[in-house]
Amino acid sequence: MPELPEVETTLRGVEPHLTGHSIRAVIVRNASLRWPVPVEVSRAEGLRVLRCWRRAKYLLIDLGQGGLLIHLGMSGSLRVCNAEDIPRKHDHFDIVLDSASCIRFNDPRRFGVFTWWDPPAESHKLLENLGPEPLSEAFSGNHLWQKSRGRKGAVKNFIMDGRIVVGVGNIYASEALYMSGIHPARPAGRISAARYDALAGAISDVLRRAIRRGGTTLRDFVNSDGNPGYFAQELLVYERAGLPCFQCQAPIRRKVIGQRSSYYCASCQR
DNA sequence: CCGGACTCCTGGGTGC
DNA sequence: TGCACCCAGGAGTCCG
Repeated sequence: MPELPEVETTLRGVEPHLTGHSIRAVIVRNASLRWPVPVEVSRAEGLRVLRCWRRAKYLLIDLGQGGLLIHLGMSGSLRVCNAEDIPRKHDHFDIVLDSASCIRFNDPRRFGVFTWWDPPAESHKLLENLGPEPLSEAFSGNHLWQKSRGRKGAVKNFIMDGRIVVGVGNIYASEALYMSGIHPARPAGRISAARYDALAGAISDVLRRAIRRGGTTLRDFVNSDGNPGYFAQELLVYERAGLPCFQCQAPIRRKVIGQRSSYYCASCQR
């Protein structure tokens, strides 16, 4: 569910409640997430949060001697609540702070991740092979062009590969390809450097705009206050199959590429 | 190395 | 109201 803008929105919501506070307790109600939640997460108890940040779609909490790692999976969300609030269905774990506020993780599909990392964080198995952040200097059209030479797979799968660039999920991949006029099924190795410049620009542009709107809520994404994001209103192709293209009026098409629904305009995207 | 299929899980929507 | 079926925003792993 959550892509980079939704994870960033979540980070901005929970960060002020965490940084500078000590963790009073970690309560795991259901350890059966994507991987079993390890007992090491209780090492967080009694430690002070030095900082929180995001790498790809992972949220990281620095406790000085390592820390906690959270991934929202497809249906996860974090909410700020009071420690004594009654847990709802699918509320799998709590991080209770000395302020008595509580960061509570809800995840119906249980594809989320909650684990401990030992320093340095970037050497963690889940983080070590990740590509550049799409909103950083390290990301560019040239980077995409270099990495794509010789690749025959669809460009949509290519930009969704976290080893190439992180944080681009199914929604924003479709949006960025539409914005740059590139057909999602085009082989990645058969796109010019100039077109990759346009694509890289579209990726960072759509992600920045989505962050400004608090992310995209299609079905159930909520931020740490329990509110939805508002970028869905600005989507140009995603879930618009059969509706007219905003540029040429041709019907937007839906096609499965790499087992995922892709939306595009067959006349604007080549 | 690359690309594609499969996998984990629950719930919402649809059509009969 | 019930039920079968399809679909879903992620991403690691396995296999050819």
